Amino acid sequence: MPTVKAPTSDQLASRLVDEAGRILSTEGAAALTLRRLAQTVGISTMPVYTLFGDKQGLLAAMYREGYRRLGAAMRSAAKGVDDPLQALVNLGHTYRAIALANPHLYDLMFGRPVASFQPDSDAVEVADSTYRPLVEAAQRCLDAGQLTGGDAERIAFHLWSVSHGMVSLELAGHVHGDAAQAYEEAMVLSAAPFLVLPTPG
Amino acid sequence: MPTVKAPTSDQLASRLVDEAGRILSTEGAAALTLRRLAQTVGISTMPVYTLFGDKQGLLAAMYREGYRRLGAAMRSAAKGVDDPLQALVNLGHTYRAIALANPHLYDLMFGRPVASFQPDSDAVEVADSTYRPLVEAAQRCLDAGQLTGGDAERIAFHLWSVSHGMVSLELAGHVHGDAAQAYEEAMVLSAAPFLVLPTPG
DNA sequence: GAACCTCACATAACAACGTTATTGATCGAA
DNA sequence: TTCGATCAATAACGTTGTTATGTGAGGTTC
Repeated sequence: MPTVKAPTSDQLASRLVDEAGRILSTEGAAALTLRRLAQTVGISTMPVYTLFGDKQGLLAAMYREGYRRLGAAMRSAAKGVDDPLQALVNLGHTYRAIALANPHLYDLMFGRPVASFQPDSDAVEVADSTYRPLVEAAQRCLDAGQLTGGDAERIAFHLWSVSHGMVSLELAGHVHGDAAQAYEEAMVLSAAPFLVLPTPG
Repeated sequence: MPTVKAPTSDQLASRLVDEAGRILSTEGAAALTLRRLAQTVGISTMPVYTLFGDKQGLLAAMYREGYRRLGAAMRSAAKGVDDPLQALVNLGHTYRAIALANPHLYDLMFGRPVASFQPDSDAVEVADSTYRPLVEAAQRCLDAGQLTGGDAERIAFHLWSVSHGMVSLELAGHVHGDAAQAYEEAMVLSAAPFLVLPTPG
């Protein structure tokens, strides 16, 4: 039940979250032990408990940090793109790219890779705000008349679930052939029900 | 590297897989320890090693059994349904129902919940054959003129990825409101690009 | 300025885990 | 019957998360 420590310790806390994420991304969940983490950072295992309470607390901090970075990447992927539909496509590509770059961290965020880790509802709420850029892009498409047939929230959620489904299947080894192309096709199909065809002439 | 034992041991092997699945489904990955499993069955931990080699071998057997049951449920969900489109809907509902009934087993099959478990390519191939009924139902829809615009394989894969994405998000707590209705809507949207509208008159 | 309190860290110990070595029992073949 | 092999129970080993026990530094109070 650890509350966040004094400001002076924030540096060590973020250092630990950072290094733990690096271990998780490069060597997987089995390699992420507290002794290993402590040794890498050059401390004992105790500070992890004073800062995060237990290993679950550390994982929760990694969960939040992962979503924070995903959210930042999503926002920057849509920023400054004039064509709303292009922004939507960029968001989809960014989502997959980040997931493939950090598969184990993605598992931590969207699955439950480490035994019995369960984020609290606050963390899930923060996580859900991550796809806000997707909603905004969908709204821009609606405003520009490029999409129709639903509100932005609903459209964005559907696009997200399709992207997530494809990435999840790809990481589990269930996508054969050109996964990038399959993802592209899935994006097109997921948007198809809402697409407004260009008027002839 | 354990080869399957003599036929006389098959009973114990399936008993172990069965009980392990029960523990995993009811108490999660953290509760599934070899000591606990052995105690529940009333043996020592050794038979697990002679039968499955190690814990990964047991998990691999559970993985295969999980897909075997999922495949059986999928086949029976489509069997004897006259309307091909209805069969497709039934398959979607069955998929979600099974996943929600055994969330941890579903994680084992479609994610990597237990540290560093990785099914071999044979197992993944068996797993992929699970959605064969989906391909057949899609083919029937194409033959009946209810769907168009793609081959059965591609359509089935897209429907699967959408179902999987929705179920995965729901299990991770990212679906708010009526999850069943959201799933229904996602199924409709995923099929929409291929749907043939009834001819007027 | 000195005694004290507090708090964070290192060290060491504990229970539980997967795994392996050792030992004993059981069963089929010669 | 006797020998051999095989499998399981027991116990032990190394590692994990976690907790108890010291220990030392920094701020507070008299």
